[in-house]
Amino acid sequence: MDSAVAREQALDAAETLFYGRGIQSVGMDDIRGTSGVSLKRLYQLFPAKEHLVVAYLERRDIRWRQRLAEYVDGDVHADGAGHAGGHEDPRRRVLAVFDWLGRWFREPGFRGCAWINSYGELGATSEPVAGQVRAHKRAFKEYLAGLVGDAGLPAELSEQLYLLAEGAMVTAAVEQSAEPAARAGRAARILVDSYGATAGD
Amino acid sequence: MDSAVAREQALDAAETLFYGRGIQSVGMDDIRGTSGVSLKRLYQLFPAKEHLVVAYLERRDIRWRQRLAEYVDGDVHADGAGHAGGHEDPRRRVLAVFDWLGRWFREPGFRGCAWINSYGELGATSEPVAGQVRAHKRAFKEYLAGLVGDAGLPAELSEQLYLLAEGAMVTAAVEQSAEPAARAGRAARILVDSYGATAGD
DNA sequence: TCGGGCTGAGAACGTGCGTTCTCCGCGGTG
DNA sequence: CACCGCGGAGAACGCACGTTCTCAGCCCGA
Repeated sequence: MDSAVAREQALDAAETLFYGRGIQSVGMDDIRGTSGVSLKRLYQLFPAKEHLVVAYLERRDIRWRQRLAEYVDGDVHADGAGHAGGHEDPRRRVLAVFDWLGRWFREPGFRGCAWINSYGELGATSEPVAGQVRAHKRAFKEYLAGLVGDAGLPAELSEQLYLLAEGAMVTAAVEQSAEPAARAGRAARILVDSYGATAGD
Repeated sequence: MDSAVAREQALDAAETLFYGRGIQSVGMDDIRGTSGVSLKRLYQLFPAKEHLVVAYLERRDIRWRQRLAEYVDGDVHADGAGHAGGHEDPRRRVLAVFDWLGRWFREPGFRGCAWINSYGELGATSEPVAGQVRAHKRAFKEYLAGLVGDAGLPAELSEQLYLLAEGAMVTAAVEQSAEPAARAGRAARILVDSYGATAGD
């Protein structure tokens, strides 16, 4: 009954390989080799490669948003001076998103946003994958909107910050640099201050 | 001696098909069918599919930047009230980039940024393609930097506007909407005004 | 101990596709 | 008119890969 275990192992392999090399260049046999899960079992768990791709994106979405939220909530900290309670100032919480992007970009093996990459690769040919990408982006955007709303700032700002974040992800991938996160953060601060001056909380 | 013609026809087909359906899902035979150029000739002109992909990105890069520059220079106008001379105020020229993005997003068949899509698809497996993407993005960024510099505004602003533009492209693709261009333009205006107030020309 | 169903290993199958080869007609030179 | 080389059409080749099948081993109940 370790089919739950096999599933996780398959998804671990899928995540490593799909994210690292792209989806189309990874064969089901590679998944089997990396995961140790036999082809037969793989096809029991995921009736087609596309299902595995969708499941990979789904699981990554949950974890990605969780890690972001944990950082914003201040549960995780390692930036020099440790401050105890985490981010409580609602505007600081908004800007913390960009700090977290910088951490993400610096992780070894960072190769851009898995959803943007998948969309470029399969958005035109696989509706389920395109749907998964849209769902993830919508969720991220709504999370941002929540943070911005909590700070008493308008929805328009949250949309603009979203664009900055997306631009930073793409650029960090193409330039293979974490710098775009900091630049986006500085731009975000200007926008927040600008909106905050007219409609502060 | 119409091998120049054959080359253009091949590139026309490549652009239509690669951009519309993604690169990997288009076969050389599709290129042949659409272009009317025989396989033999195709392989004379482009010794491998990868060469065709690179040539497609190269030609599109030139045209894309040309169309952008033409719009910014004010040679092309159709937005309600026609004004004669084009964009001469250097700050207006900067913001015109975002107007142009909106026009681009609204073109029939728009499917996002060809380079970002290609990067997601082949960035991990094809160094020539990845290089082409980096070259295009660098050129766009430098163009923006020129506009910003001409307006007497700092380089940091240009980097931030670049991130907004990239975010708008990705988001317009995923959401299949032209709205991100306008949003990015409004954010850009705030940033320009912000930098312009402290270091205006 | 016997038998049946599940599992893993891996062969096999079918297809798609990048690339090359074959064949045939045609246009220009002695 | 004979010859030669080039171009087009498309068959052929080789390989990769998604998916399925075969077969042998093993765990379980009677």
